[in-house]
Amino acid sequence: MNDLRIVNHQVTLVDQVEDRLLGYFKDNNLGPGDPIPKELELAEALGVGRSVLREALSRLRMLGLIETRTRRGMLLAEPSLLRGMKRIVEPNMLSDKTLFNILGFRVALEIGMSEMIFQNLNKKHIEDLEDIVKRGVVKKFSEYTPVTEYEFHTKLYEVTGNSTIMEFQAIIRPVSVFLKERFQDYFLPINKELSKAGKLVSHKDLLDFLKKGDKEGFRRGMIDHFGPYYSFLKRENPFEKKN
Amino acid sequence: MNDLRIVNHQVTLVDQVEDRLLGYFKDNNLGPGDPIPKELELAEALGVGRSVLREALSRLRMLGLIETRTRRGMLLAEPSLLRGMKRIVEPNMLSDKTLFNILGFRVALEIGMSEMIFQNLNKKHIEDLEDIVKRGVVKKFSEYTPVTEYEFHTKLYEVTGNSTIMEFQAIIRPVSVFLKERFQDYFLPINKELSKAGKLVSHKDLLDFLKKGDKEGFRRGMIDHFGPYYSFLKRENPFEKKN
DNA sequence: AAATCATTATATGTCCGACAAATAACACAT
DNA sequence: ATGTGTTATTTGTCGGACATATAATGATTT
Repeated sequence: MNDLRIVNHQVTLVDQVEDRLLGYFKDNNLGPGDPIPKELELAEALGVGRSVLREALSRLRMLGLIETRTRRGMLLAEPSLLRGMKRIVEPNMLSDKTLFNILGFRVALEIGMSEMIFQNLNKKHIEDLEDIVKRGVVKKFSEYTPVTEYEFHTKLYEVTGNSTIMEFQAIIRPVSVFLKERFQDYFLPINKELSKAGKLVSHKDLLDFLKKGDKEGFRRGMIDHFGPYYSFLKRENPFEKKN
Repeated sequence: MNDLRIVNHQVTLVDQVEDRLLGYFKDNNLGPGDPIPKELELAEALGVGRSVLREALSRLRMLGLIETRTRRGMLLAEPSLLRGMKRIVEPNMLSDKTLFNILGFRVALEIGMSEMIFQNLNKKHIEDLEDIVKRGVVKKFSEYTPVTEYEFHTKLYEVTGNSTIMEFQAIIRPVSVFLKERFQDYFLPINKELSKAGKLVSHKDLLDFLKKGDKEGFRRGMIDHFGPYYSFLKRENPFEKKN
């Protein structure tokens, strides 16, 4: 705890202290459950005022990395992977590019889950999905209501049994909804056309693939289901000429 | 029944202020570039001391949501989606379950990217990948060195043109490395066996699929390439009996 | 002696006032 | 009009004070 002292005053002290603390935890192999020195001692060791230290601690507390109890001191805890992200996924705050990236992220993730879905799928899941499909509300041109979309896809995520993936999708879902709404001039005609041509992959189609155990069919179905998103992203990002 | 006890009797003021600020930004449709009131005004309006307000602001500053310049006041800025996550992805800090979830997340994402990869792939990408494969260092039993693994897969991510996905993979990569190392007793024999049986999908194999434009082959190849991870995760998570 | 209750000491939560540092805005000189 | 210096304002940092909760200790009761 002696080699923590701050010298450089370029970046704000709080930023540096935050860094130092993380480094301190790492270097000392501290993990969830381990106690850390009290505020006054840390401030002293870092050579900063208590307010600066507290701002840094506050940041780490937000991420769930630190838990504090009055009089009992501070403990490290397992941080929440996505708590930071959760606060800022807000269409108003993010650039179009980021929103498109998030949409692409979601599509890739959901398609990539197929393998896991087939690995974990059981009867209960099928029943639940059947129920969702049965209750599902369809607007014109085979378009689902947001709630129906939400239920079906959330269930698919659930089948993976991966709570991190589930948490992630719950956080970024508003982005898909937002984009679909904002660019409905693009999506509606496409859906209309696909629907007329009978090429639209419905939730029921996907469920049938699952029931038959048709992995490849399911994956192709998912890709088609997301087809409008793919073409949308391609259109919005026409010149990907990095490097 | 002892750990039901409520310890944190009150949500701290800082937590509440953080929430209020986010709500304020949202309700007023504020976005990147918009100025926000100065500290003293905010503290006054919120009815809290400046230090409490500053702790909350510090959290948002960490996420990149707020930029401040002395005397010029504070501006909203586009936050970084993953900056919060970046700080806490540290194997020592995360439970095994979370680490496994992250690995599964990565595998799903990387497989799901296939479609995007084929959409964006150009000659330059192929050349780069060929170069990486050519220079690649292989240890015994066809196992790649971490650097080679890193270069190849990073390049694949790059082809997607999705900077959010790229940033994400860069952050969580240490987890794969860590798990592979920690559970080498599991992975090494499997790789050895696959290698002997000639069933191991190499980077070169994957590249060949890309060159031939064989989308399905590439996807199957990726799944096989990640086969050991799949079986590992299945073993580590044998009873997924939620709901 | 064991259990219960009251007191004390201590760590975090919050407030406040002060000053430093940076710089936008203004005033002034050429 | 341009350049220069001064002033005012805003964030960054410090330190002290008190509130609150509670672990530790000691006192009281049975």
